[in-house]
Amino acid sequence: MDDKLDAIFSALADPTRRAILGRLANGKATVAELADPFELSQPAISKHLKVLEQAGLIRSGREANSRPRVLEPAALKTIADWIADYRRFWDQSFDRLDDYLSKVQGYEND
Amino acid sequence: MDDKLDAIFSALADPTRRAILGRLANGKATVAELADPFELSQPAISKHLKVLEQAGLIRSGREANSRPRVLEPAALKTIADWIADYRRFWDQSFDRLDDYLSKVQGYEND
DNA sequence: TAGCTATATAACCGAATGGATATATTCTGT
DNA sequence: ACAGAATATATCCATTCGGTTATATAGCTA
Repeated sequence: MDDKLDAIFSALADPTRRAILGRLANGKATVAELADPFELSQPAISKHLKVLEQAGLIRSGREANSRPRVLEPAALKTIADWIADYRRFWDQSFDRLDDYLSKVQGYEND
Repeated sequence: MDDKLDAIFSALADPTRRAILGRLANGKATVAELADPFELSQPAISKHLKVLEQAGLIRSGREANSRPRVLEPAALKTIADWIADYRRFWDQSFDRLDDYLSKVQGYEND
C-alpha cells in the first residue's frame, strides 16, 4: 500500500502529468490530443502516460487506430483518503484546532 | 502555484517522509526522535526534513539545544483542495457518476 | 501489398534524488 | 574555556527521472 502511495504521489509531482489528468477530466482523449498542448516530443508524452497508468491514475483503451486514455478515479481516492487523516489539522469542524495550535506555538502539552 | 504542488506532491512521494509526517501528527518532535524509527543515518533524516520544510509541510522551531519540528497543515490543505476538483469522479454525491461511466465505457458522448 | 497514421520502445544524456561518511556548527553544562 | 550533545552541511556515489532522436509496431486506406 505504501508502494501504491509512492507511485500515485510521484506521478502527481509533475505538472505535465497533472495537466494531462486535467484534460482527461473532460473525457477520454487520444495520445495526440493529450500531447497537443505541450512542446514535448510524442515519446515524452507516452512516457508520462505510462507513469500515470502504472500509478493507476489512468487506463488505456483500444479504438480503431488509437489507444484513448481515460481517468481512473480510484487512485485519486486512495490519496484523498490518506490526506483525510490530516484533515483535522486544518479544518475547524474537527475542532481539534485548539489542541493543534497549542502545540505549534510551543506551549508544553506532553 | 504549480511549483508549490510539485514540491508538496514530490515530498509526499517518499514513505520515510510520510512516516515523519505521521509522527508529527502526534505533536512536535526533535530530529533525534524523528530519526529513531528508521535505519537511516542522521544526515539522511535531516535531508528528508529539509525537503518537507521546503515544501511547507513542516516548520522548524528552536528550543534549548534542539530544533523541534511541527506539522504545517496549510500545505496539506493545498493538495486536498487540488484533489477536491476530482472528487466528483468517485463520489456519487456529486452525481456526475453516470456521465463519467458513460465515458469510461466508451459510449460516445461528444 | 504499400504507404500513411498513431503510438510504443530503445538507446542515450544530463540533472536530480536518496543514501553514505566525514566534518562543521551551535547550544548546554561544568 | 571545554567537552559533549543535537543538528546541519559538504562531498561523494549509484540510481532514477525527464527529455531527446531513431526505430519498431499496429491498424487503416488505397
